[in-house]
Amino acid sequence: MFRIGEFSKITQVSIRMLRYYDEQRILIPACIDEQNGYRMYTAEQIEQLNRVLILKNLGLSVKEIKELLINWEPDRVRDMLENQLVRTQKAIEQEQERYRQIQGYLQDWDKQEEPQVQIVLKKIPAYYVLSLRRVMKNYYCEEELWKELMETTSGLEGHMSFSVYHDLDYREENVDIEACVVIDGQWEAKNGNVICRQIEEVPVAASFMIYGPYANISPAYRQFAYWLEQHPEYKMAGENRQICHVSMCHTENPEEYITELQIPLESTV
Amino acid sequence: MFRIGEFSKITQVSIRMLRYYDEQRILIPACIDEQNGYRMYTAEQIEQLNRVLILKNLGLSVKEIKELLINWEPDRVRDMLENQLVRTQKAIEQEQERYRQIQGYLQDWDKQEEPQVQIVLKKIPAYYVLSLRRVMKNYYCEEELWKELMETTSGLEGHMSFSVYHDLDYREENVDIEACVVIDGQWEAKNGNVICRQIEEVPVAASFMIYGPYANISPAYRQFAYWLEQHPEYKMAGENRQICHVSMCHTENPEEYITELQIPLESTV
DNA sequence: CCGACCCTGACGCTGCGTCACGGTTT
DNA sequence: TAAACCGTGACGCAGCGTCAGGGTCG
Repeated sequence: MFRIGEFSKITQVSIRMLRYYDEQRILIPACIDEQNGYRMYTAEQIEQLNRVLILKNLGLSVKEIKELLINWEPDRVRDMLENQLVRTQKAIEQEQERYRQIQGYLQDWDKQEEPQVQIVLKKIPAYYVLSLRRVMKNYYCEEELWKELMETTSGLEGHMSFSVYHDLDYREENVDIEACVVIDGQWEAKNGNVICRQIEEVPVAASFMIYGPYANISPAYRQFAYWLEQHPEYKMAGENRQICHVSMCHTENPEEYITELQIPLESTV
Repeated sequence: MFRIGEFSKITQVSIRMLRYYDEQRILIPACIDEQNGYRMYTAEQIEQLNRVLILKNLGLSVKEIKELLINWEPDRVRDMLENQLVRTQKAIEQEQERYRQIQGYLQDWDKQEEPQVQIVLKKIPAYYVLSLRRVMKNYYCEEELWKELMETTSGLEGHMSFSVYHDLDYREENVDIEACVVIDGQWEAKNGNVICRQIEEVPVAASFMIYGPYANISPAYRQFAYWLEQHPEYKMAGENRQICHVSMCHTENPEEYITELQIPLESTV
């Protein structure tokens, strides 16, 4: 029988950890001295502790280790390890992704002082929307679409709304636009043309803000094209969205407009 | 000027985060309404926030981001990013390492119920030691070495001690043994044969415990050989150590001995 | 007067390191 | 009696999510 200090020295595990493992019930001392409350450990517990340390090294959380130890069935351990294998794989991919991004920024840094359009990669969640989709003659007709949609969605003025551009190639006319207003859950369609649907999540999208009148959108797009060229690890994938955070509904002055573009991306590696 | 809720919606950053970034002084509202204490943000602050989010995505901590933002010099940002590149690379390697280990355990799991010798990979820190090294006729002579060392190291009985086996190949006789007692810092050598030296750190070592008499060491070594075969991602590298946690100094009964073997490893990948 | 905002303050999460305070053993 | 153990309890860490309690705005 060892007191906690000796056991700590033998196993190279700190006293604090041993106490913590006791508290979490994943390594309970063989007995506790009733006189003074000292924790007493036996040599066999080294094996138990080793199990804990091995699982910990493999990246399992204390909670998971505990669940495995409560009843130690090889099948459950197998499942957990296989699960952990998948998680580790994902972690590796994420770190590699990050590595490429840092490289990208370092390259940019060499060429220009600072990226002029600040592009942020983000994940866009799935939304339920009320939407109206139609092929319009040109981008300036988008307003008509919105007016029509508004007739059905009155009462939703505060909700986020955005446009989706369904053409995968660029075109000046006959553009396929969908005007969307975000709602909380599934609704019944309220009108023959306005439908309710779920818009799927986008795992990675490039997002950037455009300040001022809509005429600023084109130059910003060209900046984005430049960015994309510098980042060959990505390509465009899916339908772009445009969110008018501040638009004619909010202000009279186009210089105050704030428009966000979201461009779904996909990794090329 | 936006109130925090609007700003949050535009930027897709939670109100809690905005308040946290204010608290941490990495994104301070443009002004604060003196009447009601409301945080007010301007559109230009979106760019500032984007900088923060980009750096955050690259894995920098809030503290690091703060330091960069305090005075924004391209050179310092470059340095930080390069540093981050290295850290990310290390993280990738660690995760890959873990991936291989999990794979290894899963393979073992298929073949045998549970590894019989529980091997833990650990890092061994550098130590200062008083040591006595000599080529001895065989392993049974090790005791003489220890007795001789003890003459010089009286007063250090509680300190950790271990043996280092300097032969890189296995041999039955003329073995090169070093007996070491750990001390706190550099000392003067106290005797012609006993020296004080620093024993270098071992980044990765396989460690396992042997319970009972020293005769159990050989079978345990064979178990280790089996483990090594199952884990071709490692090979032995360096001098093995043996720590007698419980030995003849502590007990009369060899069945109670606890001996630890530490075998430095090196990755083959 | 209500609901939707805003504020500050505080706990929760993980896995321990690191005191502080007090009892025990040698 | 001092040093070296042991015990419990609590704060700190990062980066927020998530209340609670109370003031404000429209």
